[in-house]
Amino acid sequence: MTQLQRRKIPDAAIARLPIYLQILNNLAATNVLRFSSDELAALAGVNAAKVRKDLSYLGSYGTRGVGYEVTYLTHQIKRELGLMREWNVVVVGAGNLGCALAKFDGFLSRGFPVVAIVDNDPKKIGRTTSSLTVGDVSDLKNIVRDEKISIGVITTSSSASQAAVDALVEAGITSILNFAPVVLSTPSSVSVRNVDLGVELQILSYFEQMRFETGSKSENAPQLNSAGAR
Amino acid sequence: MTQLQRRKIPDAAIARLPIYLQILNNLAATNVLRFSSDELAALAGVNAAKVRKDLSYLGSYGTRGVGYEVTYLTHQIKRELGLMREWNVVVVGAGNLGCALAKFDGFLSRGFPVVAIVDNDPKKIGRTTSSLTVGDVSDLKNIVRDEKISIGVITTSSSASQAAVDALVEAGITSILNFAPVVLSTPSSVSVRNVDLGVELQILSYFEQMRFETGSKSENAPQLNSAGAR
DNA sequence: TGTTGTGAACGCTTTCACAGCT
DNA sequence: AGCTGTGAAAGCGTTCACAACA
Repeated sequence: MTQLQRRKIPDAAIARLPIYLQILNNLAATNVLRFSSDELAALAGVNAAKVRKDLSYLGSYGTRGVGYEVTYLTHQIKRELGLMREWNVVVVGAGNLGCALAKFDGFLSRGFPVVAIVDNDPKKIGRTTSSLTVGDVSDLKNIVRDEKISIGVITTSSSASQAAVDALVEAGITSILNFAPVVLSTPSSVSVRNVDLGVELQILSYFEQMRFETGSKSENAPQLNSAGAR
Repeated sequence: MTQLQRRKIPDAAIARLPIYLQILNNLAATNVLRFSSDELAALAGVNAAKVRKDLSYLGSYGTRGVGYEVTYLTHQIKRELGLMREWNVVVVGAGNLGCALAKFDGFLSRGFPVVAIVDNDPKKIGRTTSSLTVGDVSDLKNIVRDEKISIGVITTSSSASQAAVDALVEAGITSILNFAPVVLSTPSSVSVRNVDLGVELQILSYFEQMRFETGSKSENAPQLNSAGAR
């Protein structure tokens, strides 16, 4: 049985679309109307051919000899990424990181309002952190339904993270952003994205060490193409 | 002139080493002494051949017919990543995220103590947040020297981030972890790693949308191989 | 003329499959 | 017998280079 297959855009290209989008927002803010693949490439720090190929996956929205229109292309990228609507977010884990993210402007401004924060610690439940009251994780199912939440962000300790995932899955959440440094087990129907802040530093450490070993004379620092692995 | 070239490990493999390391730590905590590539592959959610190839870049540290030793391999990965020592960290930007990261256990526990936090806002300078007093960003050069800091973490607003980078570079920092959603310009001798939390959600949004469009019947969620681009 | 869109070449990464050790 | 280490093959992603077109 053939799956209704959406036009398939390569993963690597999908991962760059948000970056282009951000640059287009900046261009729009400075009243730029059009841009060429060369210009966007320079701003994004990539090759112009890559930009053209990435944008071509969206459709043929450029004009030969002229370039691309900022507003039109912004619209197309947002459509592709599913950003034509807002997605409500719940933060699980009301520690320092969780509270910081609940207030984090970068979520709301990109269309991801944090509408709830929960914890399992009775001492934290009921506290208020910037207009949100910490809820009980055992109410998650109701909260997700009532607040129409689509995405869960896990900021618990490592040891509590598996329980947090289970609660989110049980509540019907299918997209999870995980900050706990653990490989979580989930049904394959759930999308998980891990952001391990410790790992980010460890990768920097690798290059910092290389700088020591090679005598740090080199003008070009080695650079990892910003890939976390699965 | 030929550069003193270190044994080159592919970027993709480097990005996976921290994940293996974390799993090895878990194994050690449960008193496991040995493991096979199959076992590690299952825990990391990757192919066994990939595990063997990745580990082979470190040297031939396994035993045919037996497997790998947890402690020995842990040592080798740490050596390769430059984790045999601690790297002191300074956080630039004493907002919610900056303060949360300054307290964040996941940094210290992996050998990255946050030894200083600075800001440019007079209202924040002098405040204390978990044993650290917020310093003045204009003192950065002295702080970096006195505290022997190797890595800078930027948690300022987007608009202040370029100034933060400049201050770090001026202070002699060559490794930067940036949380501001901006493409920063730095000398090529500096390693920068961007973590854009908004982008992480935008990529999840893409898959959440696909689930809607395809009728969400599919048992297997699409999954991006956790690559940020750059 | 200037810039897009894209086959084709290239290079990096993953996977296969099995020889080589223990 | 079992598992590692690794050439070789396959698969992806990037870059080149140029035809197509405004």
